[in-house]
Amino acid sequence: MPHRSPPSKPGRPDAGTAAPGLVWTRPAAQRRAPLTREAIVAAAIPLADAEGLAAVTVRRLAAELGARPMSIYSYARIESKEELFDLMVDEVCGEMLVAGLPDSWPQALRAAAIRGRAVLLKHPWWIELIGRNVLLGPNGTRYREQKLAAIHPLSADPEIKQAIVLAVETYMVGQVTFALDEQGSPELERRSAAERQEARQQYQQSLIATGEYPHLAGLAAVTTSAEGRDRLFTLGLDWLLAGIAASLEPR
Amino acid sequence: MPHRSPPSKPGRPDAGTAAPGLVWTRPAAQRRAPLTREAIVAAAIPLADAEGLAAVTVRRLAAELGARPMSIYSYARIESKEELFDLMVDEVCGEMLVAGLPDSWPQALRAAAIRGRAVLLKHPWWIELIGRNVLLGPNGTRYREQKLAAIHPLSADPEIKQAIVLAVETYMVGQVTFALDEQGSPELERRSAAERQEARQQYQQSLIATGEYPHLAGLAAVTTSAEGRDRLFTLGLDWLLAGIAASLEPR
DNA sequence: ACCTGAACACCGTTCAAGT
DNA sequence: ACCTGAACACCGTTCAAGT
Repeated sequence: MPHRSPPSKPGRPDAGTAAPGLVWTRPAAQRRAPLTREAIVAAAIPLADAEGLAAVTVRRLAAELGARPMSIYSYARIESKEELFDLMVDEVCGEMLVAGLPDSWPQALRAAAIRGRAVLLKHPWWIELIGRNVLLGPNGTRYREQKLAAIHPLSADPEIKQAIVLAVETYMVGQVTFALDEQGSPELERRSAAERQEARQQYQQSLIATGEYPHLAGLAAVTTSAEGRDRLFTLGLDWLLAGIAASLEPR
Repeated sequence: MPHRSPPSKPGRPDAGTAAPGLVWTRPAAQRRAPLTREAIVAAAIPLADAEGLAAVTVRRLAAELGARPMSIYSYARIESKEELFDLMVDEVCGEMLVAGLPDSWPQALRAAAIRGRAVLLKHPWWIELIGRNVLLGPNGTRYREQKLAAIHPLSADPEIKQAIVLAVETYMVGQVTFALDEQGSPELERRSAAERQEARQQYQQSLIATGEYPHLAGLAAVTTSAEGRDRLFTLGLDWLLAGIAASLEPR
């Protein structure tokens, strides 16, 4: 009877890594960090940054942390994956906070918006999630509080103040939404980002060629470089801030 | 030997509906509409409206249309589900088009933004998708063209014109993003929308109670009724438009 | 050639069994 | 009580087989 190896049961492969060499050369299965909510969120964010939100899988995350899938739920104290997303969103909100805002309120709002945009461009999935039903966490609340503090000196109705903060936030988020849409996400499509960009460009040209979009045709020359997009962003932001300031001036 | 019914093979149940009564009472399995791309998109949109994007499943859609899953791919001529989403997004862009825009360019941009917002509030999933890498389709392009046409009389650099249209679009999309976030999506969570709203309210109160958010505390009284949100939207929109107009005026 | 059933390689989450 | 392996009920999509 030939020697047959027994059916290889998985048997705690610890993140699935095969163990080469002698036992002595291998350190005991020691988790790099104790599995905490912070560690889980901290692992999920770069994963989403690099491979898109779809890559953030309970199973994948567990493997990355040398744990079993269901441990994610236990240790992060989440009831569903959506709650993990809530945590990730708030973590990025924390990154958006600015240390020393200028005293001038328009300058302060401007700085906050520019900072927020820079952070969100690094975490494209944030925009995707904010479209869902994300609960406003402590950092998100802090971010809003910070802007309210900046316009506190203004003498205006609470409703007006709320409108000001909302308008600036809203403009920033909208700009990032469109910017990401143009730049494309790193979702590792079947087509690469470059190919997709190329296909899009070509399709736009074909639409313009129909003659149905005469005004768009005149714009086709306008570049959409990174600097160009930065400029478009601040142009609109300054219009908005100027409009706010003008409405507050006594006539 | 007892009479045993043969193992019930599925056998083309046509959308899975059991067939009651005699054959004569049942019309022959006649598809309500021939399976076309339009029919598929037209079925997907109300499904997403009512039950959220997650409910739009190839299998579910097929069942709804009395077809088999893979037929969706064949008949809609899509290579992936993401392409179906692209089609849905563009369909809604078509809904956003306004028939007769006012001659005054600020009025025209205002009307387009208000219309766009109203449409998007009815299709909450649009915001979720636009955060992804959606290709700009014919209707989306038409929507942009329409606004470019509205500001055509202005004498300004092409870049400025692009910035104007982008700023208004951006503001509108950002506002809808936040509005939906507050109103909550119909995703049929484990908690109902009302419960979620309640929990959120309570959590906000607890944050304010810490005393860490003094400026937010002053705002807590501001209602977030539908009319209130409409007002906040137009307030900011008019600031933006005023800022644009002011920057174009010769000094 | 076009269409499609069954199969594949995944998901998030439940739940009963472990400690 | 807390943790987790196996199982469940799904996914989107591949692919070979049908017509």
